[in-house]
Amino acid sequence: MKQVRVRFAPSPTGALHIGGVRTALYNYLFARQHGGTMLLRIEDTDSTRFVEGAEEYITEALAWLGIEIDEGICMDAPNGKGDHGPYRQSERREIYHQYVQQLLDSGHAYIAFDTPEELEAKRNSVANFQYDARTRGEMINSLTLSKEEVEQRLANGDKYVVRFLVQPNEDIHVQDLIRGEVVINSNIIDDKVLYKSADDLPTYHMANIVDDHLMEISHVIRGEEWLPSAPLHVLLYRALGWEDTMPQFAHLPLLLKPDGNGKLSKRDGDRLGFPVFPLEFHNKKDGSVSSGYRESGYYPEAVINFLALLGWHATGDQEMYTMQELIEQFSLERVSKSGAKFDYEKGKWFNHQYLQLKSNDELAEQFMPYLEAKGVSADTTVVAKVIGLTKDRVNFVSELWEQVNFFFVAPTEYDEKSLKKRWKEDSPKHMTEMLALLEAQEDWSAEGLDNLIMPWIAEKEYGVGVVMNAFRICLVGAARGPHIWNITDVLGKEETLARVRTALEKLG
RNA sequence: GGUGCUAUCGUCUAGUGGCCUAGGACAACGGCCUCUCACGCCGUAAACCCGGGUUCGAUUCCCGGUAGCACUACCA
Repeated sequence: MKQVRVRFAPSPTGALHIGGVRTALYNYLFARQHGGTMLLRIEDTDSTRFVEGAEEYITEALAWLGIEIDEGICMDAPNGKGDHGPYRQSERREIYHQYVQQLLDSGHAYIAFDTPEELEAKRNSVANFQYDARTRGEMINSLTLSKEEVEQRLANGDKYVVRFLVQPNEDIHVQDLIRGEVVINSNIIDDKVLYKSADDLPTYHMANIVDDHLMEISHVIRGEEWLPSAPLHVLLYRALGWEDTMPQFAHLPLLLKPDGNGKLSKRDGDRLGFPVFPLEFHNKKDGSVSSGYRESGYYPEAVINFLALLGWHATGDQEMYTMQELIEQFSLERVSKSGAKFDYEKGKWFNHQYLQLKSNDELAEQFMPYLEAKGVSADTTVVAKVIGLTKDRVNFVSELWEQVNFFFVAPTEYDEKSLKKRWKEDSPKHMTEMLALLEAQEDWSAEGLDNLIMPWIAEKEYGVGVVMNAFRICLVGAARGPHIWNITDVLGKEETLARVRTALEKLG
């Protein structure tokens, strides 16, 4: 196999969709596994859809996820690195001119003057209209016009496009690494626009083929939505005389909506309440704000793990994969052929798993801003301690506050349900007695308290559950939380006693 | 409409003709643990789209149907 060079080639038209992230990931895994090169090219041939900041967003998102770019546009080289540049298609005009001219000269392409309006009218009047071998003779182009007329229009500065001349009734074979051989008859392919004079830019198909060739791409790994145009691309490689070095294709299955059918879209995320983008994005063009995985509290390794398994799976039952393991085990042969519904719940589970792997100190550091936002100032060692007691019950750092708040703020009200179930008629009496016991207690360790309280409960035959749950309500405000002696430990004697007194006052 | 791709539990998937009484994970449900809520552990329910072939034997191979999806722009 020749030197592996793959590319991720997004358009800067907005935030990078999570499906695009997975495409980038699979490209990256494939490149790394084969000791190849991962390249990032910006496909900005549609000037009308350009969105400011989108390109920076893409490079930042990939960097956050740990998808490293070896060549082309990336965070540490915003204008591209490598010797196959420029890596932004809008900066490659001269290059495309040359190849468009080559196709014109060799008769593989022709000039067409039909305006968008005329074409629109044609489509409306003729059912299933397609610009191809059957219809191009009726259109306004260099095939139907005299040479002088074409020259004249060009000289006038008439807007035109260059169209690819597709030969009719030919079976085109495409070898796909995931799907095998796909055969399509050229009759269903229209004479695609390769270049538009209006903005002096090629269309996707032309730019894509020229760039992949010039950048010596060995494998084109992209979404399934490109499968129908793969035969056209084969034809283009052939027309350009590059068929012998044509890259191999692999068309990835699509990411589908969690419910219902169809491609996963930004709207689904808004509707179902989960991010569809890696990072939060503020679209300057339409003013919209899209939520991101990073801002939602996801760890990049969780997103990577989750995404990797959406469309690919190794032989065994392994669920947790580091990037390194993915690189070692990934293979295009094991990519699914069918689309994968996006299961957000599983994404949360992955984050839970990765959160458990973090040290308490690291989590404490991440949690400090949330504490500050609540107006709580606390020692990080204490924060780390309470996180150690509670982290197994959260999926995100942001959910920690709900679990640890009572460690820092005394309850001001008591949970209705907990009271009904756990605050008994005798509870005030129990708590009053217990308060006296605790006031006299010197040894505040978990063991010391346990040795004090348990025998007392046993002697009085109050019942461990009855007493301890009432005690818990005093300290926490509800029937939840870690082991009670862990709570008294963090609270300390004074605070514990104060909370019992307050509860006695309020609950009688 | 046309063309193509696809089809295993609700979801992600394992399975490449007999190891399948179809395995794992998420979600759901139940139990255990326990001073509570969680975690964890154990367990339950849950699938081979349909119809033909090929074969001694099909989830697995072939054909047809059906369904879903994608594409069908001077967008990518």
